[in-house]
Amino acid sequence: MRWRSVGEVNCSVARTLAVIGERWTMLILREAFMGRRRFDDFQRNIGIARNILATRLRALVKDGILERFRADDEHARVEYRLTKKGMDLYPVMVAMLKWGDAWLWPAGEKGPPLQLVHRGCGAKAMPALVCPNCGDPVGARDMLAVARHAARPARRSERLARGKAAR
Amino acid sequence: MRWRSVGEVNCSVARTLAVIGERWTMLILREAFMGRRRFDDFQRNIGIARNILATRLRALVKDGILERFRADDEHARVEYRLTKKGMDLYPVMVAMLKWGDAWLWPAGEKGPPLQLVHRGCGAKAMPALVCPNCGDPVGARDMLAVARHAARPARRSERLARGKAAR
DNA sequence: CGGTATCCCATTTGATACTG
DNA sequence: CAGTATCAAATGGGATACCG
Repeated sequence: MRWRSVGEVNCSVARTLAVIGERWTMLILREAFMGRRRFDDFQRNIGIARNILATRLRALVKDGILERFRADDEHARVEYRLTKKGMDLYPVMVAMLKWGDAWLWPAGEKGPPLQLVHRGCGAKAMPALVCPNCGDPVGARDMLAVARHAARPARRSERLARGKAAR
Repeated sequence: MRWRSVGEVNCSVARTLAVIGERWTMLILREAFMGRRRFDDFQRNIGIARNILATRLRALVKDGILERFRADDEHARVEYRLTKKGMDLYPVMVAMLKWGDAWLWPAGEKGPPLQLVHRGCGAKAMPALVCPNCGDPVGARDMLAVARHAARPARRSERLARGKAAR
């Protein structure tokens, strides 16, 4: 498979990567979530080259993640704002932030610079991933992925038989 | 900033991207979370070129996300298994999966092929992001990011004054 | 301020073939 | 099975300058 066709694959992770998987994209979104809306702010805070930023912003607008507004009342200001679709990427951001906080700050260093606060209850804490039904926290081993369209999952013996037949 | 230095930046999102931000990496991890452990399985399921896969696997091992085992009892089998650090990337995966499910399947198409089931309670549902303190679901607008090392958050009036002083 | 236009260089990719 | 080796081609990046 070429990378170009990764967006047409039958998998939501692959499709998502086709949209936000490019190097700088999540950093642009980080800025957007931090409230930044302007071209030059993005450019300075990220340190990305201007032409590349322009390309990425165009792509994000095309993909419906950012919306471009021109506030033509004054100096031809342009703003990029997160759409609902863009806002919905927040869990991806937070998950990355949390993992980085947990694993990428060697003991010698000062520690992650950002602290999240829940506006609702005031708690200073990272959001957690839980089962929406029982509320228990979930990790990799707590969830099972099954094929949605399969009548029922195949048993090991059947899979083996199928493998033999294929040869 | 060159992309090469993105891992040394003072931001967990940037550092995380330096580790897992490469095109194919999350697809390799998708396979790993699905239980795949072998070179050729990765290669076939993802459709990645063999030399690239080899490079990525080496990087993931170096970064402590996968561990390489050689089961030398038989045919020199090699296995790549997720470490704890790797398992901890599950929320990133799920967040991408969930977003892709929600936004990247046009009405005409059949729908996402995967269904998650919580082993603990049997619920067929995607995990949700909640505040660990009050349990409420959180989205982008529910959380506030503050500087951890600041004495206290600056007020709007102070920020404005600072801005003026800088000019 | 919010971009384009250029131009060049570095990196990544991918196909294919080969090996122990 | 689990890679390496090779090499050509594509893409992406970055610096810089320019424009309305």
